[in-house]
Amino acid sequence: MTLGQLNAFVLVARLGSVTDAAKALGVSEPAVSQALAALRQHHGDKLLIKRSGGMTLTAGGSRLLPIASQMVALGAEADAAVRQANGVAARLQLAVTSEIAEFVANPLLEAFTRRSGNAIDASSGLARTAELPVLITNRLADVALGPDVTGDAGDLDCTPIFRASLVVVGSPHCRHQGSPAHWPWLLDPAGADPGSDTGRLLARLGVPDDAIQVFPNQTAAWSAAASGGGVSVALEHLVAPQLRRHELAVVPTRHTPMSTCWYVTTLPTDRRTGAANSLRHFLTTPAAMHVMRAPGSGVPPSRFRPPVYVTIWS
Amino acid sequence: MTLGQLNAFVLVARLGSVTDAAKALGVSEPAVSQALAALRQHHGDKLLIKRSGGMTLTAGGSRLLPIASQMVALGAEADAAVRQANGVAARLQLAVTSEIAEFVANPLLEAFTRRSGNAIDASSGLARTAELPVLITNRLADVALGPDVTGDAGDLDCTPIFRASLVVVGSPHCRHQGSPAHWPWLLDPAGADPGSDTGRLLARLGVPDDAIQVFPNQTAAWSAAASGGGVSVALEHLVAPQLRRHELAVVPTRHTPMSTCWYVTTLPTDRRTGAANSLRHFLTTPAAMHVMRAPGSGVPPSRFRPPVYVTIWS
DNA sequence: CGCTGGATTAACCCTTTGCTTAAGGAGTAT
DNA sequence: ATACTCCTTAAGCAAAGGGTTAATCCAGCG
Repeated sequence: MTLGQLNAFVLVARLGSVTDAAKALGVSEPAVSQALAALRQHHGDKLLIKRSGGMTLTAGGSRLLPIASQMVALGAEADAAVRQANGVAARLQLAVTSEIAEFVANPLLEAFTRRSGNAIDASSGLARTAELPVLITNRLADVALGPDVTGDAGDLDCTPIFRASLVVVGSPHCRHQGSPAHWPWLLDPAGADPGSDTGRLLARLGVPDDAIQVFPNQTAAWSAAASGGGVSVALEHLVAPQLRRHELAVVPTRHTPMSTCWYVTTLPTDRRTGAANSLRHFLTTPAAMHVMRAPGSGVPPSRFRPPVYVTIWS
Repeated sequence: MTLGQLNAFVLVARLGSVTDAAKALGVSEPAVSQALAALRQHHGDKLLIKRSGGMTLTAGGSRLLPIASQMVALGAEADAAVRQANGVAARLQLAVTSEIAEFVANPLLEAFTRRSGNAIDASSGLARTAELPVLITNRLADVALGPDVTGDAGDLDCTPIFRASLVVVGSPHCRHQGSPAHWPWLLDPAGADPGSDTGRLLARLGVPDDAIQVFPNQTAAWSAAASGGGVSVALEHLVAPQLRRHELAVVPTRHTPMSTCWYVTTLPTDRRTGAANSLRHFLTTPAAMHVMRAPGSGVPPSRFRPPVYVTIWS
């Protein structure tokens, strides 16, 4: 399976015709057909079958197409990326968990970029807790911000940087009685991540999966909880505005308030990039503390980065 | 540039040593070194340089690594995807804009999957308005849900399915005076997407970029607006809970309420998959209307799908 | 039936990949 | 300085990629 074969496959699938694909590639028709044959043999699937109205995808082919398409696109991107690398700002990739992504990642990187005099081009990506150490050890991220991951992978530098308090919140107009295990829990994606602080709290309280509803983000989950649909989980300082406006109230439980801590994880000193060092250092400064404590606002459109990289499906 | 070469490069970068990479691949040391040499020549960049403590990445190499890594991972995934394709549920990929992703995509697909008797495995991905027609024509998505895209690309089937009313909202305790162009606008990512309904409204009102702050999602933007930091934009029926609780109030402007419409976009009938047809039909049913009108709640953890596919950076 | 457009197969060629072993440098540690 | 480790280069070889032209198959159609 080579990139050339994948490219031929993608073109045939998109154009619906071997002939057209051959024209587009500037090669003869059999060349394309042969590339297709090689792919078919490799995968043991016809991938594309001839039909009136053009070549149509088999089940296997339709799974392969988005993957192949992305591989081809990345191949082109690789050239451009290396070519542009020189004389351009250093790049830094930060991996964060969903809670951090929602509130602090963007303002934090915004502040960091400004402080570095735009010499570092930082971007963040969202991952589940278990993936953080993998991303770091594989050098797919330079810095990770999230729960403690020592033990998951040796040889990583994982130090605490920020303490916070995890609380359960609910509508101030509702009483929550009985065992917390039976309350309806309205949570952000961290509720589906057993390694997150939220996940650990749920485990301690013995909350079963069918008592949990997952929302796309924390603010939405809080808003649903404010409507009286159930309880939610929040870092106390992040939910402060909602508490102040009495949209939500803290609900005490056997295990909350629970003290938690964010950790910064990187490779050990000798294998770390300079940009990673800078961010690591920045995270200990009062300016960074301030952002984490009161992340506050959004960012200007020019600086806005979607919290995750959206290419195309896998 | 072949996948084998990229794989060798990735392994050397991760393990920090040609020797270890060769061991991991079960080949001789020069084999890896040669693959590396080919890549270096192709890109005109050393990519990895020898240093005490292992091979370290050049600027170009560090750009290439995540791309190469993803390509290698996708290569492995391709095999698995095709192999698993037979006897398994049909897959459908839905592309949506950020507003829809936040509120309706998950409940809608949840309802659709249930109604299809789990015979269709649907997932959604987030894209900007301008990307929707591209995703459809390239068969990277089967169905798109968002603003009207006729004209952007010929030969697509784009029909209206849902009418709604776009309003401006702000804290009920604040007065908003003067020209709307000078108010602070607190928006979700659609505020950075000129093709979205929100983007079009901002253009009509003449709101400059520096009056806009972008939040990671609409609920967060509304929450910030409720704190009195500015105004936000919302579909009236989606912000209804906040209006009912008097956290927010509608702010009239010259161009709002503005009537908008969601469109469903697919390939023309003869090139459409069966699953795409099913979803297209489902979207016109009262059940789907109900979900779009009152998307309401979250989904169970087992069904939760992050709104975008998060692999690794590009 | 026979024609025709389009996909495939066959036969053949050259280039590249990818692997080997052997030898050469370059840096580090003892 | 010497030995050691590790990356690189050189030379050679089998296999696969990727291209061509010519022949073949196959469905739709007059």
